[in-house]
Amino acid sequence: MSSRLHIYNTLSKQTEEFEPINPPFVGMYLCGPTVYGDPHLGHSRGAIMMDVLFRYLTHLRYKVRYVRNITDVGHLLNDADEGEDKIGKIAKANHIEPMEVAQRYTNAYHKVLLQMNVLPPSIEPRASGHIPEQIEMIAEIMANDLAYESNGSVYFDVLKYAKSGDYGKLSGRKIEDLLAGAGQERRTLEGQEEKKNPNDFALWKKATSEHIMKWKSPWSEGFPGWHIECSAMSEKYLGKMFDIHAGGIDLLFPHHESEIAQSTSCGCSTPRYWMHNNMITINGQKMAKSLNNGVLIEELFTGNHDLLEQAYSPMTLRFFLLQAHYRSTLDFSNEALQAAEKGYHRLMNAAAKIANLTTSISSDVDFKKWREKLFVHMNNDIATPQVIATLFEAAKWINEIDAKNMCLSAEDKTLLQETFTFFTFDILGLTQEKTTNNEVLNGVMNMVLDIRKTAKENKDWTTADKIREGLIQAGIDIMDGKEGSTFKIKQ
RNA sequence: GGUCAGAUGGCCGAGUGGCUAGGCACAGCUCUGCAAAAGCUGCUACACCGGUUCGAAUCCGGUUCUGACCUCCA
Repeated sequence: MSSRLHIYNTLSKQTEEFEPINPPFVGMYLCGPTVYGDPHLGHSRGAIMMDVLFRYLTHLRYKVRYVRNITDVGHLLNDADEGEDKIGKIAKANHIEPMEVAQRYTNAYHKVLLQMNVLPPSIEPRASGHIPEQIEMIAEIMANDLAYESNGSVYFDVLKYAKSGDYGKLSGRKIEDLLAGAGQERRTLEGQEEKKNPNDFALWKKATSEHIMKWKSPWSEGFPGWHIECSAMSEKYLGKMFDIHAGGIDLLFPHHESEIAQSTSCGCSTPRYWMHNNMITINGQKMAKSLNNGVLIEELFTGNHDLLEQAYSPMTLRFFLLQAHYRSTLDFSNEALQAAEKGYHRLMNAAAKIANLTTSISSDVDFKKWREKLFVHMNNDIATPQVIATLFEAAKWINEIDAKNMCLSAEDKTLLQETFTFFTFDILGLTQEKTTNNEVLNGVMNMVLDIRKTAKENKDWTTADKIREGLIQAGIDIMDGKEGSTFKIKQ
């Protein structure tokens, strides 16, 4: 299975070979965030998973169009707060425009993704900018008699669709089970009387008087339902049939199931491959805004959170996420993050050493085989943990070669350098975090280290240690080596 | 209640029936004025009970526990 890319398809529940519909073009869509709050750790996972895939597909010479949306039309808070949306609520509370709320959190999202070296998508459409497209799609679904209007709102007729279509094919849900479950545990929801069936979902909601985010439509002044934006925007930019649709596993139902229902009800095909990233857990429980156990990405970077023992850098987070496979849950803890931080530095140290390695006539290691292994792991459903493990194998060799315990041929050195760089930086998207590049600081440090050098030469350990201690307090580590001392700003 | 995933060494996490992933921690060593950093070496685990097999962490059945979805969520 190794020579070509395989990905796990939630639709078939199998790992399948990836074959684009129209090679060399590949269309992929990721359900982005609803921008009503600062991005938390969970948001980083899907973005990074797709970023690695985006990078890899691009390097495989595909012409990739990557669409990642921003949902800035607030979803309903819950059905009890009928007619009010999250973004609108925040806007009202702060006496600002809803778009100010959306913009603020969109900026925050972009900022942290940039820090984590996530490439921008090809297109980043906003739901609020595609209201006409959504209205058009709703009208088409109604024309196909799979949606109905009720009191100014439009609902998708799930029962009717289920008869002819294949509702539940993604999430494995059966309509009978849903109906059975509806009677027991389901909360009594307001507005249910407008629906023919409790499983029907809104395509368009009529706004109440206090609702501030609303648009005109043939049915009422209101706002689009939660699922329709993705159907409308993916069709607009990727066409009626595209390759990859991704998102968090918690969106599998009802969001993605509903998307399929809507799209196939107006002439679109179900996307070929569905990829779902698993959740980040905290003490074994899913991290979610609604559960109030979330850690913001910004908080992780600053260390400003009760659960955090220290700050963790953006690259530490990226590395931490890539060390687990995207389909596994990943448990958050200080211990795990500290392990990731050290592991990341070990990898970076090895990367920095390659260029200065001395070469011999032959090599002690089969680097071609090693290189093949990396591709095998990437092709195996983006197995980033194994890619990292394989890079660590090379890290050990690099250290051994550096210590003159192993040999490396000139030819293999080139191969090693290119391959290591390619996977570490180009594919996994890690970067060497700059510790210092400040001329003023360098000047000061050179002087301080020179004073300490003199002290050391005079065996004035008190002064030497005092300087070292003082610098540690200031956040700078001193490393004494054979060729003098160097310094490093602590992350 | 229904549906679906998991349970791996001190911790995090791979694992595609035979060839002990990897990282961190820990211990020893190298280096060092002492440290730190870095490097090397060591550390053979797979929830439980049955079964299939020459051989099972991996396949099958059962048990226990945990989680996700069924409601906004990445």
